[in-house]
Amino acid sequence: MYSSELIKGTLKTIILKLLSVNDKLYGYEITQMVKELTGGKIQLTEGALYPTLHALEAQGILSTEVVNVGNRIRKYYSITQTGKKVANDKVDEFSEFIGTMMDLLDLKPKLV
Amino acid sequence: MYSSELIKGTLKTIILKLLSVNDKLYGYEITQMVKELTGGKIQLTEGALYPTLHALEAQGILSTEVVNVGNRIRKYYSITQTGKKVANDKVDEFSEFIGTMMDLLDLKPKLV
DNA sequence: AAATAATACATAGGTTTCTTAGGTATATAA
DNA sequence: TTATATACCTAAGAAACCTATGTATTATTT
Repeated sequence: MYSSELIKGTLKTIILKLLSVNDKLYGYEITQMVKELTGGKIQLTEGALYPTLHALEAQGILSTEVVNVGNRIRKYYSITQTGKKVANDKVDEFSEFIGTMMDLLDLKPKLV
Repeated sequence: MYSSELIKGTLKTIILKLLSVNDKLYGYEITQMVKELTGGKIQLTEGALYPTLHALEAQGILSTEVVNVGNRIRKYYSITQTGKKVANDKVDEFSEFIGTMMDLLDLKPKLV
């Protein structure tokens, strides 16, 4: 787990990226996906996630669809056309930011 | 300029790294150095910098030396022995974090 | 000479973003 | 039947930062 300090400011970018490559996802699913994809190194808290999802929906970046699964509801989020641009911009900006920070901190690119 | 959202959480890391490779720096000098090294893409605000420097000093991570330059004071910060460990840890953590985020966002390492 | 910009420090108040903690409810495993 | 997992949500507070402001000296421009 990374110190929460670092993760700050990346939540929206993560959500938007995941919804760019997945047709639709519901909140809980996003937390599990991030946990799995990062080997537990990033764990989103629901207290941060849900308000952010609501805000993104209010901004027209995400749209929702409520589905009944048995007796339980599940709220699927999808990215809108507007949202796709925002997602690309966010990811691009973060990518550039990483480059700048690597220069500044004198970090070498990790060879895969 | 990057959105301030992104820069959040990296301020301490930047300060500590710069003071790891420079014997001593004063606050204003740090802002100028970061501005220059990043081509203006990262600009530290004084309202964020000074309180952070004070906090790092209070934690024994930095030590200070006040110098008179003409009629003006200049407060030099140096990294302590303890601080060097903290600096390494911070940079290492950030480096790992970058790796995780690049995987998650499906970013390719930039070829230099 | 006067006005502006740059240097150099600092803090107070507000905003954003996240954490902690709690709440509701169903389904499954021990 | 008790705990864990699934699945949603919010309120209160903390943390980190920005904006604005203040003080003061030095350099540059007009």
